[in-house]
Amino acid sequence: MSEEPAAHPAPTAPSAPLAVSAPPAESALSAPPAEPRGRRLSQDDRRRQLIGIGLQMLASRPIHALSIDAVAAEAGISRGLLFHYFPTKQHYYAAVVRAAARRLLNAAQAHPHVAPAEQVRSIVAAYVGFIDRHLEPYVAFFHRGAGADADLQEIFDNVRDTLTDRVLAASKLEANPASRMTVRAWWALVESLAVDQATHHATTSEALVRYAVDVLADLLARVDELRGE
Amino acid sequence: MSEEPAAHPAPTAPSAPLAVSAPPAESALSAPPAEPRGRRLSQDDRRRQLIGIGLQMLASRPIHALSIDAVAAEAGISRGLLFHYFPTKQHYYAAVVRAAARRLLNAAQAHPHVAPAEQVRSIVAAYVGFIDRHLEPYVAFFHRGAGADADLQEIFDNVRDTLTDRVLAASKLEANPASRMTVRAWWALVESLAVDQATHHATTSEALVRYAVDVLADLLARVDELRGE
DNA sequence: GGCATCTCTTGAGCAATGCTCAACATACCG
DNA sequence: CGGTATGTTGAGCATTGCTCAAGAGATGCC
Repeated sequence: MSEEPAAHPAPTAPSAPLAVSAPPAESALSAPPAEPRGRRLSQDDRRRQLIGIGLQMLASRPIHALSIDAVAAEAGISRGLLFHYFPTKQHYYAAVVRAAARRLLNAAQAHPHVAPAEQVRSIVAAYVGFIDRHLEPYVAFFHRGAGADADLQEIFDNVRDTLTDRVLAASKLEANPASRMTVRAWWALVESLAVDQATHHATTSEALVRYAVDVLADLLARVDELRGE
Repeated sequence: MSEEPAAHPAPTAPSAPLAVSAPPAESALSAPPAEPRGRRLSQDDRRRQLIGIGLQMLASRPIHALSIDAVAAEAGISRGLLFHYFPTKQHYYAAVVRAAARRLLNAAQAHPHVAPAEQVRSIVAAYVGFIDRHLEPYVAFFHRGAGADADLQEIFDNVRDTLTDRVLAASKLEANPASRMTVRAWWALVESLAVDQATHHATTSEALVRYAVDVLADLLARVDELRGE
């Protein structure tokens, strides 16, 4: 959880101060700017650059279709250097997915100073909006990306758990196993709805968010039924 | 959808007629018997054998951790032969996942001659039971397995769509976009619950199934809220 | 039986690629 | 200006996905 492309591009590029050129500064799953192949970056900047390239190149293709060579070429560095920063291709991929996860979690934050119901609604709205705006990379990183090892699984679990915690906290519910299980499952439902919506636009985002929130209430109203009996 | 390990082992093995030796014949995601490295099998039998090996070896490790060499060695054949049956490692993997999907769909069938509510209940119970009995391979093939290309995506979509169709048919509902979207999302919820349950055993299967069925009713009762408005 | 043919099977070999490592170069510091 | 730290390179190794021409076992026909 220590590496991630920051909002600013590498400091060695004096002409690219804070925002990207073409698209207006949008904190997305897609990508930071391309680096003029300057050399001798600091550890942090190099990591950021490489992870940024990963976010970019892996948004549209699965990990097995991306070679270390391609990343190195895009970054203007040698293959070897990539292994200096990431001991393994899997580690590199995990770092990229971790960055994507952080962006997602960053987008779906709670507003601490509003009523509980409104907090949940805003989290869901942000989450749904994020998927709507970044469908392809979202699917690439969080569905298709599952392919690998325990590291990845841990990242996904962490995202789900964090979102679940936020909803539980926002709705002032006690966090017992049954309610956690319920909210986690509800997030799976919301995700499915959001991906469907982003794909087919069968309804409005507002209707979908309201539906999701109401459904959560239904689910929690039945939570005793789930527990033992 | 044409290749799949059948119930019977390869015919060239005269001492293994129909059921596996150690575990009683259980239609699972796990594995058919190991083949004595006889030679010269028929196309169908060889495919079945190879897919069976895949079901076995991929139940516990991701695809990138399994080499064609390992499969060939396990089957007692040369690397080259595997590419005679599957033009690509991805094709091989897709065939294995397809076999796993078929087993899952086979397990979660509707009983056509009972009341609608009971039909839905039995489908869900079978699905939940399947995950409970085969958690590791289920996760390996249907979560972790997502990693690859469009072929895989198509298989998963097909599973979801088929399950959705069955539930819609069993509950005598009209299949409009909103109801399909709802039922698909509900399946995502059920899957999450089932995986959680298989992992932590926080409640009983019966309670979980009843909960799932009741929740579906809640969801469908709200479906107008989802549509336009 | 002998020959032809079909199909399953092999194994050498190529190219791509993940990964290692010793050497190099550039920045910083005294 | 020399020394040290560290970012960087590129040759090279082993693995592995994949190709291909040739071999071997079965089957059919005379």
